[in-house]
Amino acid sequence: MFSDKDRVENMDSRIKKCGIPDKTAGMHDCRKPPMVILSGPTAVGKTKLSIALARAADGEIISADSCQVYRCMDIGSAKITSGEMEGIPHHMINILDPWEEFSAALFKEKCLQCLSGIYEREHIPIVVGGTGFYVQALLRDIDFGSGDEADHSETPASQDIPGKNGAYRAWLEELAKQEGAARLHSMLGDIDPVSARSIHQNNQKRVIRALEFFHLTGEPISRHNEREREKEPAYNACYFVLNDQRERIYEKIGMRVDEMLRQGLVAEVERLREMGCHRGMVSMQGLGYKEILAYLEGELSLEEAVETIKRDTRHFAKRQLTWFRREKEVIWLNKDEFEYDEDRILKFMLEEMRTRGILETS
RNA sequence: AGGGGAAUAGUACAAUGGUAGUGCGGCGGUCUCCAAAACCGUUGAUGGGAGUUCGAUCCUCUCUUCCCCUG
Repeated sequence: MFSDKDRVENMDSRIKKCGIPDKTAGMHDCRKPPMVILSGPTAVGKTKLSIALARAADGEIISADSCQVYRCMDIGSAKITSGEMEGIPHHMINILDPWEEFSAALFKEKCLQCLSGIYEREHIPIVVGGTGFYVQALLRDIDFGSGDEADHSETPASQDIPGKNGAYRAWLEELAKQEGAARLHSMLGDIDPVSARSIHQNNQKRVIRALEFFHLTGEPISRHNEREREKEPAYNACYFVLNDQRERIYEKIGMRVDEMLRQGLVAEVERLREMGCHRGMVSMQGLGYKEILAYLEGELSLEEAVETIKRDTRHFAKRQLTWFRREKEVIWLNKDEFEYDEDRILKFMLEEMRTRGILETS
């Protein structure tokens, strides 16, 4: 597999090109591998900008998107087409079948493999996508506490996600169903009172993960998280967040969903259903998919499904923005401040990258 | 024009002669292995005027607006 040590060694050639002394320290450390991140709420226009950026900076794109990793989910995930890629290499797109499970931990693992290749080619990795958690997992090199040294690289079944104990999880889920959320929450209180205080008892997913973590490692997840939270970014990164006025984003979401329908979202989901996809799958929890599945099963009218997609996508965009506000090192790109001029945005981004020694000053 | 009905938060609907509720939306937040997921918090209304009453969103009158029926 791929250790951190390997990655750092692969960096050497790249690092030599970073001539700028480290004045600012910490975040802009040129000894760290370079990385550009372009994120932002859904439908702001990340994809389009990313191509121009990759061109200008001689980069390769890594998609940080929890739906675009899946094959056969093109329209609903607003996946870039091969034509739109304009020859720029894209990673982390179409790497899984829809019935496979995916997670932030897996994302990070797979990204590390992509990164080594990109650095070998002396290209700049440009992480593009709206899944803030994935970006964070990569940027901070979060350890998800797999705990075991077993060689899982050969395991064919993706169910065997390291650090995830399926049987124990299932048992907890069953227990919650039988005895209620409060029961699990009080179990958590016994082993990890700190987590119990910060996780609401209704948030069963997280209560279960905290219990599972303790079960697997013998350590309270709160202590683990505290340690992880202190980590500095593992890369010399420019973390851009493209943003626009809220009403504009909402308006674009509505138009984009209508466009997806015109392009055949219903047919796409029908095809997935014929392949055996159902709502229990991680992939089918994606916006646009779960609602159209509900329509196909007669639970919603098409009109209701469409309105629900639009509404939930607006909610999603709002949550994304909440996430980015919390990330300290974000460089905001408010489109209105650039008068909606993409060239100006691009110029600004390149300048920021030079300041941090990610691009050579020219 | 005549007759009838209705006006409560952005919206849909409750309720009571004495602190006006709920869903949806809007806004804010949490997040370290399902994150396009899951969860939490918060905002905001009785159409205008007059009367009865200790007190009116509720009862009465009037104005305004909307809906239905007749012509």
